[in-house]
Amino acid sequence: MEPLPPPDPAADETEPLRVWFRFLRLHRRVSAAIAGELRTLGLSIPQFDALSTLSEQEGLTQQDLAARLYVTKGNVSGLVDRLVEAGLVERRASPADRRSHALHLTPAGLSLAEAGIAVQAAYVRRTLGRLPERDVAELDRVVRAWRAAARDDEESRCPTPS
Amino acid sequence: MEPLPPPDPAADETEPLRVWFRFLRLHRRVSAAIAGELRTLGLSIPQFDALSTLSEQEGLTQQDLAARLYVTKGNVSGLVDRLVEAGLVERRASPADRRSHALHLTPAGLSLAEAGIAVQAAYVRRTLGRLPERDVAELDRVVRAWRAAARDDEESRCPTPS
DNA sequence: CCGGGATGGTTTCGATATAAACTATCTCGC
DNA sequence: GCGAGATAGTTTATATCGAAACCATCCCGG
Repeated sequence: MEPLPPPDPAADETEPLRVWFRFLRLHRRVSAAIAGELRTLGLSIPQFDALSTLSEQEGLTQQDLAARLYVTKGNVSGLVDRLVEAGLVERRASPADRRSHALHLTPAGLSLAEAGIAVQAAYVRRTLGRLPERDVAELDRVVRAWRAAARDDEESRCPTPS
Repeated sequence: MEPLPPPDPAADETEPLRVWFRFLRLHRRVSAAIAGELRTLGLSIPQFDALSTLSEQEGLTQQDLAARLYVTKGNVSGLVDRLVEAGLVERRASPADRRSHALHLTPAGLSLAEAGIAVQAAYVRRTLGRLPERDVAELDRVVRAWRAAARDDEESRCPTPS
């Protein structure tokens, strides 16, 4: 049907857009695998992310948590509701500011967080960790470089040069 | 509380789990940037993914589309409803099987798909494409290797050797 | 002190997602 | 043919997400 300008037999397999597609598929695969393991603990990915963040730093406000999870405060509101309902998290009154809640893990929440961190780390170690150490370092290096390029792009678009 | 065997001052910055966290943050950043550009076209990421998939291969059934988007058929049901509502997609009766629908883009759907593909490709080219070609090739290589390791891991767990 | 703006949370609406139950249709073996 | 099981879509319930409107409280300048 289409002219298909150049026959382009093997195409440029490392054309950036194709690399992005592979990156996306890998993300889906790894996320799905980790989600499957967390599900055996009765946790979803967002719930685990919240617990794991709180296990590193307790007493966060919901805004703090929203910032660390890269989601809106409205979303955190419901997420925390369900974690409180499940007996994994407590909302404590904040002495300094009556508007905010200090979030704390219950003992059950802490042990679930630790179990989740362990299965996540185990999965990454037995897949990514199987590769030569040099490859892991290369991945890390290029991911950082891409991130820097993405940040530059954002800055060159929003006029926040101060 | 914990013994913390080695003091581990600077830690191993390329420890696989940390690399996975950076990978995740990069994914969020790039996805958010592309989502922002697609939003100016009035498209969400899932809607764009559906249009772009149909632009490569029209006449797919909803199951086909669900498989390509890595989502459930129940999800595609509502997604297609909204795209039909917006006049971007048509459900045509399938002659061979009265249960299934053949999905086709309308002219408006095709031109939106092409516009979306263009903004996505442009973003990737001006971020990832800024890096040395060798880095892009390295990223591609390691992503493929990780994917292969993830697949091996899945197979070593579900008994589908046959 | 007091009033206006900023900030922390909640709620609502709509989109996206899974799982599971359900309907309609197809297919295959007998 | 006919019935059992598979398959295509829909629907429902629940969780997750952003955006926006909203309330309570805080903070700061005058």
